[in-house]
Amino acid sequence: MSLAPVTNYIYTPLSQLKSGTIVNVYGVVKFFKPPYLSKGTDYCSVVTIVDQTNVKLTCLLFSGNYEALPRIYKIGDIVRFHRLKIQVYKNEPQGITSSGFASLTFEGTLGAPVIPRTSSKCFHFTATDHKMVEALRIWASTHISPSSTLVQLCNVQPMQYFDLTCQLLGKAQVDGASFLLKVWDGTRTPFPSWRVSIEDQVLEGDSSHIRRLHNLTIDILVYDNHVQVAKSLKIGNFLRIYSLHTKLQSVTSESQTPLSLEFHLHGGTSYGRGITVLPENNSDVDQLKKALEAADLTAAQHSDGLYQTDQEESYLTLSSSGSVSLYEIERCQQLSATILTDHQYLEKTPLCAILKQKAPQQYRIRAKLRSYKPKRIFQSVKLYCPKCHSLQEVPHEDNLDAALQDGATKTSDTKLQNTPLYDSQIWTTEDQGGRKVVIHFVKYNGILPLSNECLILIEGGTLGEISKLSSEFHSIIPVKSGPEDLELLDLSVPFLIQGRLHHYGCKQCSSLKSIQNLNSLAGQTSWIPSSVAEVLGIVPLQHVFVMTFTLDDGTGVLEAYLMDSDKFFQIPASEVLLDDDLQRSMDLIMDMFCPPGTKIDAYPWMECVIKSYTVTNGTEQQICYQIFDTVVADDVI
DNA sequence: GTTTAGGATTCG
Repeated sequence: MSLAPVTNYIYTPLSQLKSGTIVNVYGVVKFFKPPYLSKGTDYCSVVTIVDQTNVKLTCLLFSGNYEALPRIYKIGDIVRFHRLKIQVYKNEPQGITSSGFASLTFEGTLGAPVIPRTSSKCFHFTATDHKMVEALRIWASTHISPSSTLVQLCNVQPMQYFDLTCQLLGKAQVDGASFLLKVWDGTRTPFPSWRVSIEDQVLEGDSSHIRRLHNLTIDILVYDNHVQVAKSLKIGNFLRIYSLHTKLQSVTSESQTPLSLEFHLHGGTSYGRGITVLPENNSDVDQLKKALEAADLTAAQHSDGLYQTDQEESYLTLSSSGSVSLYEIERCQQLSATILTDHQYLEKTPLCAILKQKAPQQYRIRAKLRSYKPKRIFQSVKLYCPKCHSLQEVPHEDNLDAALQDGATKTSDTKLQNTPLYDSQIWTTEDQGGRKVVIHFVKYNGILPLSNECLILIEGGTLGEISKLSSEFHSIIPVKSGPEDLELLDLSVPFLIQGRLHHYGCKQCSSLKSIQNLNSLAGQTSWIPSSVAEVLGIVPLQHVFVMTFTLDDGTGVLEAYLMDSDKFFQIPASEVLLDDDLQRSMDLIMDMFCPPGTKIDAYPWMECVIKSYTVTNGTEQQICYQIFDTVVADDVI
């Protein structure tokens, strides 16, 4: 440091970069590819940084010297780049190494010591730099979400990409395009690792140690460009493997076959895929070493015969009945995008086991939503009769208007007007051939209530007129004059309108009673749809979402249907068609389950309770599944 | 003094 020239370095905020300039910048690492050998002559590392201006900059860093590239180990690390050239790519500023490029890297954790990682023999570092790092740490703590991809082996799930911090125990050439790494992190996977078959002689490493650690080790196959890196690794190295992919090994349907987990480091550098050796003084390595020591001790006890062996290990195995013990997964539970409102006592069952069983049964499952139908929310809203279980479409506005017009052709009977129950008023339209609309205002104890508490019965109104009135009056019931009394219209129109809500009744299950029965409710403070329905002999229909979910947990795929009025999405099906905001919320929830433009591995898990039942279709019997007692978790809405 | 790559998962 003594040789450093007394220069005052200026750091340019990322929002003020100009093309063609060479600048010094500070930033928090938002994305990075660990250095890898490019197709040219240099090593390459792609790093995206962000600073307090909330502007991102993607930098292409090249160097013939691996060590000269920044030593970034995880998202959230803080970097300082000197002599970064700014150019424009795809209309966006882009950083690229220029002559004399140099970097420092710091841990991003608040409170961690501010120690620069660098290969530079001599660098300028002052109290101002110290403050820059601390300010970025504070800013990042509230603006950058901590890396969620660092996962311990006990927490891995099938179909996942994650970053693993581990120690190398063994390595072996498999073939030209793939290479085997045997690693451990001191914790045990919920499913046993697959075992890649190799010739004994080609394994480099302490095979007796590996044998003793047994199911604490996993087999990783690395491919293509990663093979060269893997070959160069030393046994005992502490590694971080980025974007490691898990896959559940295909089940051969044989009972007692343990489901095992495959680990692949696919070829390429997408998403920062790669391997780096972590230095011994890395804080994550400290933690790892402690976990390894503790686990090594326990493993030694196992090998003494104090504990025994494969059969007693609590891995997921399919028993002869097809049911499954999953408490290891339970223990390693990750957060789910849905939660159960009941049945938490149920053990989880993999879909492959459910698909082999008879109905009816109930299961707790954990799966991802591969796809769903219908795609448009409005297509999923139906009317459901809880009594006869029939489903019907929600009448379209045009049909509704026509049905109301039909009801309006009868002339109002004057002797049914102005009764003890209601006061009546006749409106005559001027420009529609003297069409008459009669409104009956229902009284309370002989007195007319305020309009916003008032129920009106309407004869001969159009949908437009009713909609207007519904914003003024508490409730509206469309009626017609009958031989002795006012009567409800046909149940193809709503029996009650409150604001924008239309309440329908079941044609099959209702047996209409006299309008006069409203008298028994006239003392109540408000007109409750279920009470109105009851006194009028109507079985009310529920607005429900009806959807088919294709669920996938990596062991199997199952179609389950969801019928829900307002619990699952916590959005009322009766209002969603009337409210753009609610429709947007629905779309957001579905996009959360199935994020557009991503693959199923990135989808969130859902925990659900489903029941199976048998449907007979002619001579065919089919088992169907329905989701129940499950809701979208509050924190994801 | 040029090129590399230019974030955006999978053959295995």
